Order: sequence, then structure tokens, then C-alpha cells
Amino acid sequence: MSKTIAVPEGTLVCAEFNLRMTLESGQTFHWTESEGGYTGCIGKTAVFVRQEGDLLHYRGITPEELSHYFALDHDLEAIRASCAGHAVSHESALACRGLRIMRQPHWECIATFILSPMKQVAHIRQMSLALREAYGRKLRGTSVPAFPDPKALAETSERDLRLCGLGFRAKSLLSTARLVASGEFDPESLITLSTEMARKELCTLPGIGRKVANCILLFSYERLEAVPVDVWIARILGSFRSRKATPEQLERYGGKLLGPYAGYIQQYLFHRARTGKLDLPQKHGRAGAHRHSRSTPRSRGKILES
DNA sequence: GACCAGGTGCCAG
DNA sequence: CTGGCACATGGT
Repeated sequence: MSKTIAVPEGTLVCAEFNLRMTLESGQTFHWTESEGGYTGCIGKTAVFVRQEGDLLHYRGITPEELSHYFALDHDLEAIRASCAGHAVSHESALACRGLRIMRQPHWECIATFILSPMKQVAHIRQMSLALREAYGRKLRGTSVPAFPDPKALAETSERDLRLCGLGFRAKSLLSTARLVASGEFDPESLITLSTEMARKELCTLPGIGRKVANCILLFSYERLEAVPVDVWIARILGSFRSRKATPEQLERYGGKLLGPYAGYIQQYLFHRARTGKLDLPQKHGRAGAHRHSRSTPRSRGKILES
């Protein structure tokens, strides 16, 4: 339990920050609720955070590190303004006020998004926690172990990893862990590259295609223009157009439509869609209601036209 | 049971 | 270049 973080609690004033929405928006996967807040790790530090209005109470970390991790310095007002010309996006941005794109540790982000293909957020979370329990260092002071180092995973086998429920992702994660552990791939080396070059490098890793690479760039390398096109974003962006488009076309289209912070805006749209607040064509019926009323065509596509 | 999930890689035409 | 398919697992 986090109560074992035997350090005096610090307090930080924050503006435009929603801890819950940020931690549950599908960018990080290990924070668990406790004592009215959340316990988790930031790198190899056990942390407890609790929000009370504009106050952030925390244990186990410095306020500077906490601000950096949660990107409290991002100018959300400017980011919202950047999509003011697009109604659906702007509305989503307002509804997601306080949701921030965090600065996550590189390896942890690379590894968890290798787990993401064809999995719901809740499942990624399960796999991520299973890996931590099985191979992560137990930090004093929290119930959540640190994410295992590349080396720790490199020493496992594909069969070991499948026991954590990874399925076909086990092979990709193992191979990538070995490439990183051996130094053949250095996540730090991407920092100085252009987004395009960094993406190209990421895509050389097994299990990482364009979508996963964009998630990593957005959530860990602060490339706020990167647009991961998953099934949700494809539906949303697709509904803005009339013709079919490839994921890469949709990505380009999204970049133009959503502006210099396209990745940020994408996250707002994703969050709204995933929580059932966007009227999308034919997802699996989540908007509650009609169990078997086949006679409500509801507007097909076009959740916006301009 | 069918269907779906923050896709990727590979192979045929 | 495009379309189709296998790949594992867990929840509705």
C-alpha cells in the first residue's frame, strides 16, 4: 500500500489539470487508485498522487519531477486555440480540459505500446501489470513494481512472456528487449532526430508499425504533432471524409485538419469517442439503449462536415 | 458464440 | 500498391 511511502506529503498548485482523466486516457497503464488518489511509479520512483481541486498532494518525488512527468508546463489554452476552427475537435478539447499528454520514460512506453495491438486499454493494463509483478523491481513503498528493465525481459523466454497473457505480442517484446539490452537499439538516440527519422527508427523494431510508433513519439518523445491512427481515430477522421482512405492518408489528413498539436487534439477525440461521447457510425453499441431496435439508422458517418 | 479491441507482417494478385 | 489473412487473449 502506498501508505508505506513514509515521506511527508508535499503539495503543489496546478492549473488546468485533471489527474484522473490524464491517467485513465490510455497513455499510461499502471496507475492504481488508492486512498482517494493514485499510486504508481515514475521511472524507478514509487509515487503517490492525489488531486484536490487545484492542489496536487504527492509523496515520494520532487515537485519538479512531478510537473515534468505530467507536463504541467504545456500551454493547454494555446493547444485548444489551435483547433478552434474545427467544431468537433474544439468541443472535445473543451470537454477534456485538464487532460495532458505526459512525458513518459522511453523504454516503458516503447514496451507497453508493443503490447497494445488488438487490445483494449484495460487489457494492456493487465499485461503491463503482470509484467511488472513478474519481472519488475519491487520498489519499497508501493504496491506497483517498476517496469522491468530491457535486460530483465531479455533474459526471459517467449513462453515466459506468454504466461503474462501477451499472446502473439510476446515474441515482439522479447526481440525488442534484446535489441535494447544489447545496445543495438538505443531509445535515447531518438531524442535528437526529426520526428520522421525517429519514427523510421522505431518502425525497425519488431511489433512496431506506424501507429505504435506514433503513440511512442507522442507519449514519450513530446512529438505533439504525431497522430496515431487506431480504429477509433480512423472512424472519426474517416467520418469527416466521404471516401475510403488508408491509415497513412488519414494520418496526413488529421495532421492538416488538427494543426501543430494534432497529437494532442487526437487524444481528446480518442477520449471522447472511447467514453461514448462522440456520435460515431457503427461501433459496437455503447451509447446504451436500443438492444434490438434495428430501425434507427442514425446519421451514417458525418459527425461534422466542415 | 459472435464480435471487438489504441495493429503488424507477410503473401498473393 | 492494394486486399486479405493469421496472429492470442479477454470482455460484452
